[in-house]
Amino acid sequence: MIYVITGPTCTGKDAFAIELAKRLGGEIINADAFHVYKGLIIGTNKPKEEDFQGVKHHLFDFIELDDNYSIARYQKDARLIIEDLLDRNIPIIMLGGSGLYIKAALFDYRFKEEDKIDMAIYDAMDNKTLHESLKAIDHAAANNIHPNNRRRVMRAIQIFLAQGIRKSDIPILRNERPLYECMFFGIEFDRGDLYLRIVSRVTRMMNEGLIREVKQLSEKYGDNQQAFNAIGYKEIIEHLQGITSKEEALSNIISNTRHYAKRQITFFRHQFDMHWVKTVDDIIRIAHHGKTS
RNA sequence: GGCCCGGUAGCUCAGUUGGUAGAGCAACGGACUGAAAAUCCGUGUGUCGCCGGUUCAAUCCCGGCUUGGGCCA
Repeated sequence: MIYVITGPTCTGKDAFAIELAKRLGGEIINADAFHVYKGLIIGTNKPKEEDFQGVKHHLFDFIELDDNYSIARYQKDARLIIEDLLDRNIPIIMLGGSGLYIKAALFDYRFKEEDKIDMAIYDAMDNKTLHESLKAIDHAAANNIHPNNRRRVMRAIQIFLAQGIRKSDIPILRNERPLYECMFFGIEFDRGDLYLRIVSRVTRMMNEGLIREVKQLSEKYGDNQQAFNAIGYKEIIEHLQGITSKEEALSNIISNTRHYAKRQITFFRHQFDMHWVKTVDDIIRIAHHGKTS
């Protein structure tokens, strides 16, 4: 059985997952796209080893900061661990707010090996021309992707060039059940309360030395790492480059976190059969009920 | 006490030479298959401060009141 502990940022998922793991004798698989990276600590609110209380964490703090992790790699890594833990009958707690990572690991998402290709000519195109180019090779995909969504348009073209298939031909299995037996839990919060928690968390991060952490990392790795897409890092880098003041950086982090939480809520609402709970007892009760009914 | 400027969306403000109004931010809703803490899309009825007057018609013009700011006493 896989217990997925997810939901928006700043709701206290980590502590819930550790308590649940202890009570079930389970192990945790990280499903947070930025907790995989080494070195991102304060800004990602990464739980500390001493808080684990002996609970084993997988896929956590193991990728070099200048490496580029992806959902395809995560799927592969996560499934290996899932299979192993299932074989050994160990309850699995999948913990994290990265909805697409969870989706890719637990559902029938398909990724093929692909070659690196040079997208330079497409990079140079404006949004409209780029979208026209996609339309020429994959009409259906173009219809589904808004021309302004440059990243997705580009990716659809890349799929065609690197895999020789159209993006729209990849089987998308909607409303399909997960590949494993699993249940999805999130911690229930009033949205206003959540927004207040975000303000105090970000303020705390600043007091704990977020600027110092980002400064050290950017000096060591440069400013252009994929890992620095994380909220809390990109805004501080802007500040260190002199683009924004410290106060602006702080308020940018707060509003970006808020927007992110909102997007997560939308994603979970539609993608997973969520159970919103207030305590770990709720999880155990619901899971038990689900098994016996 | 006198003079001047303001009161329009949750916030900051546009605007209507009189025909009941719109930007940014915020908020809310949504999409999501190799960067996902990413990327993108959609949604604006608000006593236009209050009360009167003029007018076919007032958020706009006129008078009074109220309220905030500034200047002068």
